[in-house]
Amino acid sequence: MQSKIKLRNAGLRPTNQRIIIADLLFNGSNRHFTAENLLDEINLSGNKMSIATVYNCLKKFKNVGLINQVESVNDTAIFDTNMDFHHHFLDEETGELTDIKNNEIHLLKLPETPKGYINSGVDIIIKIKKNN
Amino acid sequence: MQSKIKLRNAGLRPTNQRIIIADLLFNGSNRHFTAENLLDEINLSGNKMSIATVYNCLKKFKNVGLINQVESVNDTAIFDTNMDFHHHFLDEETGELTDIKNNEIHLLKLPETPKGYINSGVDIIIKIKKNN
DNA sequence: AATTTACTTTAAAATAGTTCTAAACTACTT
DNA sequence: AAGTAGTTTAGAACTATTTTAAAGTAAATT
Repeated sequence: MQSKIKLRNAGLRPTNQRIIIADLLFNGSNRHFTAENLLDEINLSGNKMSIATVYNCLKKFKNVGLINQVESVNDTAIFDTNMDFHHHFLDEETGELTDIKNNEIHLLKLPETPKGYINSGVDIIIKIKKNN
Repeated sequence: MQSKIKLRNAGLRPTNQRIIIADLLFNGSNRHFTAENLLDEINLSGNKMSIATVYNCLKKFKNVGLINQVESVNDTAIFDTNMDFHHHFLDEETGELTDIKNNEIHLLKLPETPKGYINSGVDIIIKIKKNN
């Protein structure tokens, strides 16, 4: 029941549905997932929920900074519970994402942020392909 | 009529539709665009084409390396005629992309590509937001 | 040049992912 | 306990993209 507190701290009303999702997502290990993936897990866990609720919830979680949405050419939104500064390998064929640990990559020089704007994040995606 | 040669060199049959699109895209200045953007331009130029043809054509152009598709959380595919190694600012609110010149950014250390894979490209996206 | 073959284009239908709607429900406030 | 504001829901709607299958066109073969 730590999820309830987590949600409240984030400024979200801790509804049953949000608690179910938070319990699944914030259980210690990070992951990438789509809305459909998550709904499957919710169902497997013995709970039920409308897909619209899953989308609503993920949007809220994203807005308050509990999860990230990953940049990707994929036609399906991919979310990430890993909020540490980190980057991804993207398998171009399958769409699968893998974390790159932050110490494996080193960005030396960043361009100046355009006038009137603030930098709100950096995503590095290394596209990969099976080599045969 | 350089487009015809360009298409042939790329291994694509130079159909009327592909020539119209190539004439618009490869006129010297680089740009970001969506399939709908491009169709509008085609129409403005006095030509007509099915949106399916635009999509087919962009997919082919992408496969043969004439254009790139940019990674983006946007629900609309964004293409880029700039094939030089370069990166992007992404305005999170409008979805607008701006090029970062390659000498403005410096990636010092790259992670090892996973076993059995080859690296097929690196995309760096710096997300920005209007600061007020 | 005519015929054949393979590839391409097209409009329309289909699909996939996501958002919207509006009624029912629930958490929080008074 | 009652009120209110935010949330959930099923289903409809929407948007971007892909598929379908028939008609058209470029290239290869005769």
